[in-house]
Amino acid sequence: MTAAEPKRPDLVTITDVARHAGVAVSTVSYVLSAKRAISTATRERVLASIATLGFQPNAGARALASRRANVIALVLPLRTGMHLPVLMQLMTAVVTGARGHDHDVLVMTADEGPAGLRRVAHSSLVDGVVVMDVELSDPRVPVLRELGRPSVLIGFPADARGLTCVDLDFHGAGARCVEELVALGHRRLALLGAPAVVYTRGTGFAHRTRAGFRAAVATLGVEGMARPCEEDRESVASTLRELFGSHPDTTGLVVHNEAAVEHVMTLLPSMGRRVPDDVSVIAICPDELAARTRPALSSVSIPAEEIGRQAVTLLMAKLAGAPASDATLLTPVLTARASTGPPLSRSGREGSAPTRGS
Amino acid sequence: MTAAEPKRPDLVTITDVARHAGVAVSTVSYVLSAKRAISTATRERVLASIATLGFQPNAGARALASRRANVIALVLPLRTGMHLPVLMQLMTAVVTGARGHDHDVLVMTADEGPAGLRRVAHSSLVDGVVVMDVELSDPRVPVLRELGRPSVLIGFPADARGLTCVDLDFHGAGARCVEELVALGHRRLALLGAPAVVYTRGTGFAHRTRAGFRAAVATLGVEGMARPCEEDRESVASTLRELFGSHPDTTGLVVHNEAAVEHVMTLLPSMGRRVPDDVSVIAICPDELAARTRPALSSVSIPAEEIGRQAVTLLMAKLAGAPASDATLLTPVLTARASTGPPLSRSGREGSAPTRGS
DNA sequence: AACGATCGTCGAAGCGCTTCGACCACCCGA
DNA sequence: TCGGGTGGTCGAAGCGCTTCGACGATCGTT
Repeated sequence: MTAAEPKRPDLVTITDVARHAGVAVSTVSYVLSAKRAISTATRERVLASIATLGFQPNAGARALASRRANVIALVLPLRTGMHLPVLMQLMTAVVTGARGHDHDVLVMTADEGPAGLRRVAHSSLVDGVVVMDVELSDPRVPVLRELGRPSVLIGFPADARGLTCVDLDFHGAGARCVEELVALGHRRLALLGAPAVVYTRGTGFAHRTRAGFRAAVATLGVEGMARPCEEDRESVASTLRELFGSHPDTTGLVVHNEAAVEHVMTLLPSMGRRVPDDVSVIAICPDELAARTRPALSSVSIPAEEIGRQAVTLLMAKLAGAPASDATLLTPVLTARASTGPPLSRSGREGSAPTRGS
Repeated sequence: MTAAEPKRPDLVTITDVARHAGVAVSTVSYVLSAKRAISTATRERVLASIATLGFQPNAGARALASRRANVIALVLPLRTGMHLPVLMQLMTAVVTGARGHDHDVLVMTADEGPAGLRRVAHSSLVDGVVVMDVELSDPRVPVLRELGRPSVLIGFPADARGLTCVDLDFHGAGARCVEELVALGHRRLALLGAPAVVYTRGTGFAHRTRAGFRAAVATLGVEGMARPCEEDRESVASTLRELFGSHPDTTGLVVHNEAAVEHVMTLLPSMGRRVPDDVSVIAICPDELAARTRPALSSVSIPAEEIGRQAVTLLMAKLAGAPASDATLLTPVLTARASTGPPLSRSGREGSAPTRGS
């Protein structure tokens, strides 16, 4: 026991490993990074020492020397207009994805805002940023432009020039639902959307779905109305009453409101509209949700996991110096389940000739 | 333009600041850390230079030199038996709390498990750890013991010796609900709990609530049964049917299942049991949820924010070298709203004399 | 047989910050 | 008036890692 004991009992450094393996510190480093050729014999020996000593490279030192923290920031949504399960899946996918690329994830609440982004970026705490649930006019967007660090947005701001964005093609999703219903023979459709505040706040996905819905309705020459809808059962009920009250001959319903989905499915029968006999319903929501209603819902799934994974992949590419690809829109996939079918030719519960309201 | 331009255009270092302010690097450091006295004049000058140059200390260098990363890890739950809104509030509170102590938060998915904890701890990526939703026999707990870094658990493992844990006193909460109902005059109670899997998995809060419920029922000499309950409307309905089928004279219901809360409130009337006239209901759930049902629910709130804040406070204390306080149980607070009242002396829908079953 | 190319390894110079010891003024009390 | 504080500042030594240049040794070529 003369000298060479580690100062901190359980903090093994690369120097300890080098000494133990009888090589230079740099050699250990190269074994770890594989940036230079190392003979198999030496590599084995070093690896063995690392294992027996339980060496973990010090993150701070590594970041300092390599100018890479191997950490990315994940910025949480400003408010929770987003369906929480989707948010969690997204987050999990981002974290898992990042780990797959040997990165960790630092979370920031949106209320830290632009200043927070600057802080973590300029302090080199993180190498890049993923921003969730971007809104049409998002205060964080300009900051990202001037940040000097790669970033990926989940969602689309109004002006996405020069930014890398990923999202489900909600416009396409809205349209896809309409096409499906029209193909089945429905001629009067309705979109039951997100709570009103989500539209006024300018959350992209709500707007884009509605736009896609309307565009497809116009293109295909059918009737369609869109209504926002709050999330509690009572509001869903009254929205449905209003919908079918003003247009009793509505036979196709698109639901883009996760919280309302189950209510819609349980309320419709109690209003005398069977699914799918009297009204076909398609939801835009996660598959799990769609699969567990009764009857199971035909739906365009929200591939949260896929989006999160993509976001990370894109960010990693940018970190590696790849040119920034701009917009990644995931193709909506519609899964037909038991809630859709051709309209039984009658409207409401009596009469048999199609009646068009107003 | 001779030499002294920063190598990386927008990366300002402490050396730049020192030069700009005409002081030594160490002086700048001491201005920032206040660990030595600095004259007001100098401080002002340095601060001004920092502001004009937009200096942000490099996180890696700081961590390396000070042996403090100023980052804590937040470990997400193993599975999602936890109500997501609560989880999000918790997370937000932890992040906000940490920021308040000048720390950032690194998230880890639970599936990284013990190995992940070792990794971030030994690499000095984080200074301490907060683990969410700890289960009775949690594989992460032994690791925390040997980790050599401060940690705080949200929830209680079976053996909490030597660990710092925070949680709502769920045992007390279960008991509190019983006491309230009994004080109102109810004599046959029921607990509608979490999904069965949550109990079998050994999630502490579910068990503790049930234990508290049973203990209070026994102590107060009333009748009470506890039933697990799945989260979809259909299951809630059948659980309720079973409950009232076997014991029609049940007049007090405790609901400890966030997802079931709204269903219970809409299903009971449709089963011919008005709230609170025929049955009093108390939920153990977040206040927002309780407040927006109709009638508004009397409830023991789940103070997610408070728990998160406490967890951070405790962790910071440990980081500062304070002795580890062990168990922090938050006192359950019951808010009486419109869903509780004295039992109207009749059972079921006919008869008027109090009838006591079995 | 002599000569560039590798290949494999080492030593040393930082990365940007914190912190310790030193040092110089002062100021106060004796 | 002198000595001991003490307040304010500086210089330099790391923290643990990456990376660059150097340097033998080993090869395949002519």
